[in-house]
Amino acid sequence: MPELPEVETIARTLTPLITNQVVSGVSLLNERTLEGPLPLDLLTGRRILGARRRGKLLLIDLEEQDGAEVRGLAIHLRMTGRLFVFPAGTPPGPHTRAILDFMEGGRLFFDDARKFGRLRVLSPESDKNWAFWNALGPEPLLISGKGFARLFTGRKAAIKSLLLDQSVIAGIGNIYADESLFRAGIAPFAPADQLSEKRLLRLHKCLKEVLLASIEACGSSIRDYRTARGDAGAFQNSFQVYGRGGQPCLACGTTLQSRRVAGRTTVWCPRCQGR
DNA sequence: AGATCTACCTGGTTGC
DNA sequence: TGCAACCAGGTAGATC
Repeated sequence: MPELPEVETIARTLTPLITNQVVSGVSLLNERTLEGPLPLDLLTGRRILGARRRGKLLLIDLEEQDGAEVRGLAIHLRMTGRLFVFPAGTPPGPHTRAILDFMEGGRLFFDDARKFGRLRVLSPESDKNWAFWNALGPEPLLISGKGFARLFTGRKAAIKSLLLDQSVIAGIGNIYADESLFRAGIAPFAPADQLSEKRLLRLHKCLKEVLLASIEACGSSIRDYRTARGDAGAFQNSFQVYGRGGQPCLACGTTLQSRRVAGRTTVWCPRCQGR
């Protein structure tokens, strides 16, 4: 499941493969993969500057062009989306949903087995109506500790459901929510407004540490995620709680508990994450 | 405000 | 071995 570290890794590995490429054509193999009001072929003829990340969104920036409103392409990989660059003439695979062809001959493939992923052509005008984009919360690696703590004042919801809420803070999914809460010693169902500033500062520190360590390891590969070079990440080997329900806590040996919090499978240590 | 449920999807795993 | 049931999970939308 591509979350912040996985999308960051894809942006970094994709950028050298697409920078300065000029789009010569587009193919949309699954209609529902494209969202928003603008058609994909508005990208044709445009030069790519690079790829970057905002939250879990991968953004492909285009060189400015006189008279052209379109400034880029946003890609949300959701659960099973993948991006690869293949040589000219490579045929689509069974899960290929869209292709950008380049003048120099390469093809950027968007593959997505589950069809949850979305592409959206960006322009300043149409972006005004993109609710998800406009509501997106701050970046956890850029916000200050105090700013992070303030996000939760007056919020009675479980801390985990707020970490997952992209309008509160951007880029965190089920893996890094559970892993950061474990490292901070905070129970996932703790009401956010009952956590002291000190504990929220610690959560922010642990969250940044786990995100940076995962980026360092090129992300976590559960099954589908790959970098734009096709490599698996390695951070799944460093999970303390995710996917380990019923197994002993690596810190204290207590059996890790598993239950649904905020609609997601949640694993925590009842001893290390006491309150 | 917040919790919970359903829909969207399909490949992989589990259980009988 | 075959097949049905279940599970993974980000987001939108509905309901209480």
